[in-house]
Amino acid sequence: MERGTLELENTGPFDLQSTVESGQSYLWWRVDGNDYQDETVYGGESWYLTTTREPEAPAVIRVRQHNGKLEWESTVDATPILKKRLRLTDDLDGIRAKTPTDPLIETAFEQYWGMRIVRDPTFPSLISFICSAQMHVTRIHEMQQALRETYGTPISFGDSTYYAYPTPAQLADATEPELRDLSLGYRAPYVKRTAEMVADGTSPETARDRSYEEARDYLTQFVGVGDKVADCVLLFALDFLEAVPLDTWIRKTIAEYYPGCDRGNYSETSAAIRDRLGPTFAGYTQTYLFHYLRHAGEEAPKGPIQSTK
DNA sequence: CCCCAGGCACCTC
DNA sequence: GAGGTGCATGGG
Repeated sequence: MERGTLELENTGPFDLQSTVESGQSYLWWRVDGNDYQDETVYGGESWYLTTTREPEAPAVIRVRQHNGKLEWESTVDATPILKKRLRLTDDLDGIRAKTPTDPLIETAFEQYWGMRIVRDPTFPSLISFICSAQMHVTRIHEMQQALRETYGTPISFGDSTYYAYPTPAQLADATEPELRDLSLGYRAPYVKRTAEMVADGTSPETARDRSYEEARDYLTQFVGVGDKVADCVLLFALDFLEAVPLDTWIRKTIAEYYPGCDRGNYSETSAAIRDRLGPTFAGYTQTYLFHYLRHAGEEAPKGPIQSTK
């Protein structure tokens, strides 16, 4: 067992809770087992666990944010892993300075300032977003836990055993009926076939070598991956901070607040909203808007938003 | 009983 | 390429 602290003085604003609970990642979970979206503990001093295969062996990390720093316990030195996975080297102030402003964007940034994009490992990100199609957030989480506990490599940590996210080979060995038994429903064959493709050498990672739109097309070759899931993997794993996943919520957001960006089909609407939210960091802006609007309820403004810059 | 959940594959045309 | 359908599962 190793322990350490990661000072946040020089990283700029950071909010662990909103970062890992804003629907970007299904690969973190809360130690106390409280419901992922339980408002009553929102802002509390909760702990989180994740397993990872970086930098080499599977590892467990427990971390919380306390007194302006991250306090962690792990089977390995967690500091470099946390810096990477939580994008602590992103210049958040610089990103915001380059983002077009309007009243809605300003409110979203202010409300959750410090939230960062996650940088999840690529294969787990791919599989978890395949599972996310037409599914409630809490159940997507449960599916990932089930996959981990059924197929992942066990890691002992403290008094407990945890499980790393399954590798492509481990998941490719799963059978479709087994996956259906884990409540994956019609996503079961998608997960298996994509795991087989990756295990056989088709690398989602090489999307990095392409331009954004070509990378998105490249990822849709995986079974169960359309434009939306591809955008999630690009944004939350592969460092394409311009990606804006057009899910039902963002589509509603566009129709309500940025109707001029609604071009009827995915690729043109995507281009328009990326331009509107700031071509380089549209994914950051999208994540703030998404998180804010999902929690705003009746507080949310109505009608089209005028640009103030 | 209905409807829906951060869509996608597959089939038409 | 655009437009419709079926799809598993659990919760409201």
